[in-house]
Amino acid sequence: MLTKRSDNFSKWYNELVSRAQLAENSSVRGCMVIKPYGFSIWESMKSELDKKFKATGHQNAYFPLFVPKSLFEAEEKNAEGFAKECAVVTHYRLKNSGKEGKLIVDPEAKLEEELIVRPTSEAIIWRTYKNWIQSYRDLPLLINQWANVVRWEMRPRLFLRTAEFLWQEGHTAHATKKEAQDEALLINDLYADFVENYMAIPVIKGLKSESERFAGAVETHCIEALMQDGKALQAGTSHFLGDNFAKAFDVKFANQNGNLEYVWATSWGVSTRLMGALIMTHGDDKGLVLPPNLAPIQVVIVPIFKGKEQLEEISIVAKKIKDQLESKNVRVQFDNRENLKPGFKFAEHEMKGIPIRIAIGPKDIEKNQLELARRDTEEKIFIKQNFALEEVEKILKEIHVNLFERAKKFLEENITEVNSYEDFKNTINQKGGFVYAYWDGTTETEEKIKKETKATIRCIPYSSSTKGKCVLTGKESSQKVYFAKSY
RNA sequence: CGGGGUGUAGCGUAGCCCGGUCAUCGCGCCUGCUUUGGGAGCAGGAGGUCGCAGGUUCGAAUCCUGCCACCCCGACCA
Repeated sequence: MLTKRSDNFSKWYNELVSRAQLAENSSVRGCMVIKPYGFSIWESMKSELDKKFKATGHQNAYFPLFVPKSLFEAEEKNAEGFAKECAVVTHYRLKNSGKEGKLIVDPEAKLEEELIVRPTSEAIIWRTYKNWIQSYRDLPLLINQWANVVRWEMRPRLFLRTAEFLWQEGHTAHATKKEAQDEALLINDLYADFVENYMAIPVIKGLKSESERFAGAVETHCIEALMQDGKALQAGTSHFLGDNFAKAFDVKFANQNGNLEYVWATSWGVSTRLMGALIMTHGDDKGLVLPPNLAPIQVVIVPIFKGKEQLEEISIVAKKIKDQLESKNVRVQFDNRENLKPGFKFAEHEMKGIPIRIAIGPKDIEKNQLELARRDTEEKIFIKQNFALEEVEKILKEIHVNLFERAKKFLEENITEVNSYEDFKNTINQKGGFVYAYWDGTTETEEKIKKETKATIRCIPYSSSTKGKCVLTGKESSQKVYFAKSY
């Protein structure tokens, strides 16, 4: 049993990650090992996202891990934003130190130019696009890559912030500003759709404030989710980069009139951080809770038996049900491990978040029934074996809806509208969650609020047309925005 | 980089103040038998340079010095 509420949330989180066999800290500073089960969940997310990217005309490609420093610094704001967290390759060889097989960096092998291990790939990609783009016929260029990146974070946290992480990054080039802006918006909507309908995590969509914006971007769209401890988590971002990178890397195209123009750019990404969102949104004291769409295993069948003969008898029924479910693309595992008691298996599958468990024992064989337990509500029902497929399909759908609605209710209950700074501070400190308040639009105000409350502007919603007074300064404001403490 | 803390078996730990059958216990692992409708029981077994390097001492997990690593709180973090 984990203890989410009474104990502290981060302890619960770490323990869940470890006990559900998702990942562990590695011996390499700030890095983690993603274990097979955790990785299978990530692969499930990947494949769904990949489908969506391809359905919207994007293609996958791969670019180098190393970015020469001169390229990296070409777009100044971007370089500045990442400068403090870069791993840098300075040498290309080791040599024997003369002491008992110890190696040292060979000072003779110093690189002429240092290589930055990519914290993001804009630079290397735009250097490449310079060669790929000549004519309007080459546009739009819609590329995505699945890769690892390295950001030398001070304090790592499993899935949420690790020195190395896995992600996808899209980088597109367009002939017009409007088209690029539409792309950034399209992708943000795609992310929201994925996170809500595949992961059952409700999000708030909108724009980042200037200070929270991606380094080098003109506009940053984002989706923000709310975790069960009341902190916000940035689940995905999509940037309109204007012509900043085109200018920095001199990427021009000939338009239909033969005139040269700079291209317009976007970039966007989601990472293994989504695993953290998944855990902290749906998890409970028994472990992970997986939304059915995403679950690598949707149904696990546990036989309850004494001796080989009984197991064999039950196996026949179990396999029949398994085949039946699999013929309708339900992902099923038959857990026929011997020497493990059913209770142990139940607990293990609950820890791993498998949506539906079917138990079949001798009594069920007699009555032609089975026991079906759902992970989200912990309800157990007995049904006739004939109805297994029908029930499973129905309940899988119900679980998704239930998880989403439950999380959405939590999100809504934890959005607090405030009109005074007193209420603002009290809400942030005591209740947590999002605080929805007027903001005068200045970075100074944002800074001051951050300093005093640790809350930042997570998101400026698209539709905030009403007028009011800034919660801090009292100045006229036409922007009502979401503040929260965040991961 | 500041402030605090911790390093003992795969994991979690006792012992340290007060040096001497102290290397403890739990989980896990291996073997065997019995178990199997909510995390099994019994019996036996394997596994440790007590973070590293010095020093004090007849004797160091324990005291001293230096180093290293990790954790927490800050700072940092699209």
